[in-house]
Amino acid sequence: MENKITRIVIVEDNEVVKDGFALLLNSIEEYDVANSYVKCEDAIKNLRNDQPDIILMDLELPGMHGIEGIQRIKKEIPDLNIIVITVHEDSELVFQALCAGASGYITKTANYSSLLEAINEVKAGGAPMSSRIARMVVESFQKNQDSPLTRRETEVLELLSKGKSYSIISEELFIHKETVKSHIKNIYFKLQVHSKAEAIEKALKEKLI
Amino acid sequence: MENKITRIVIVEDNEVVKDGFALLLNSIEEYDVANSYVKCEDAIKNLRNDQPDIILMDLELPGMHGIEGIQRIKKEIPDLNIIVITVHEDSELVFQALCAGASGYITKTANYSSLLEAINEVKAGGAPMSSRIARMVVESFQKNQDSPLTRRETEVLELLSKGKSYSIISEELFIHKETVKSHIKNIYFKLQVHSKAEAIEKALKEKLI
DNA sequence: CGGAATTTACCGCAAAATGGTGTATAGTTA
DNA sequence: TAACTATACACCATTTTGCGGTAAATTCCG
Repeated sequence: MENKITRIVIVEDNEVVKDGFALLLNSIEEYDVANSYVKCEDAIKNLRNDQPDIILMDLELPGMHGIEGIQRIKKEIPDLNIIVITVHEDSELVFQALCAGASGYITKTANYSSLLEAINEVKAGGAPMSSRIARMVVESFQKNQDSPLTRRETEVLELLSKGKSYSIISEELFIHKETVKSHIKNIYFKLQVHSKAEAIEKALKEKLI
Repeated sequence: MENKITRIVIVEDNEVVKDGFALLLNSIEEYDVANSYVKCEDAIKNLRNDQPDIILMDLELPGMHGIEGIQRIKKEIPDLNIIVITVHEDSELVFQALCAGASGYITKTANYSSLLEAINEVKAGGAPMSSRIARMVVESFQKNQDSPLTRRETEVLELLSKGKSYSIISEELFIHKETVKSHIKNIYFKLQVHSKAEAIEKALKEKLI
């Protein structure tokens, strides 16, 4: 399986970068740049023909945005690995790309060797990310350490955010429904809100749940 | 700032591994293993004294579990970076560790050089992860590509999962409240559920939202 | 040990939300 | 063209929600 050549497609609107990548990758025996495009519409059109194993793509492209492109490509060939290579380190964009199906996200500050590393990592079943991206991703998991809510209140709010009613919550926590109401009353007071939706919104924003 | 020595604390119940790490790190000029422990209770007790910049820790420890340990340590010193080094690749555990505040998660199959790399990466503001862990983390973001729900239905369900009422959803989507009800009716039918909570639960489990 | 915080529990009430029935039309896409 | 999608409306019984108040038991921390 080591002698199989990895077919790569590049989607990048900066011609210099695009051709640079292609030249670099083609200079390595085990890689073959099947094709390279400036617009992802074109890349999508030729997917079946190019049969890439990996796609390297920028996000800010003329025409269809890279995020949308990732979605369409993954819909067509779910197992295809897409590595985003872009200058943007905006968290919204990163998460959108990952949600859309990107397998990795590295920033263009990366040098050539880390680009090659990324490709190898994806081939090995990993998910290459530049350090700062990885940190952003990890931090997205971490809850606010000093929440104003108690353990029980957090628990109640979590269930509330899953759409559970007071009755269901009381059943799941083995407490009286009225107790749930008390907790929610206190949650609302602490968060200074007056409804479920406001509470959940605030809790999500402040990473309390 | 390069001449500052990085103080490291190790928490690892396998004495051989613990002392091996300590020996290795101490042999490098810029690192100083302030202390090493078998139980995280002891590590926590001496936090203020040891003043570590980075903690390397195993998760399966005698006494307090590593996850709990991470929580307590982060509560006391939020800026302290904790790198988990363990054999377990169980996704539940990984996410728990990251949620609890770990900055990185590498598996013990890692060789010494990748351990050093991890420490440097954390120092540089990154989040070291072994490839497979990174892949797990990335995949946790990705939605089910072939959802039975339409774009609009997904949108409605997403708002519903944020605790919004039909009225609020209708306002936010600039559609009639009754239209929202129709969408929800269809969502319930497609997911074979009969309530908000069930729909959200199923949608979360199947990564439809 | 003692006070503070947390968790538990109860009542009543009016407004709002929900879920189950229907029906129906314009637009889009396969 | 046919199927799907998004839109919109009506009726109705039941449940949920948010607000007001009160208070005991438990746990935690200094």
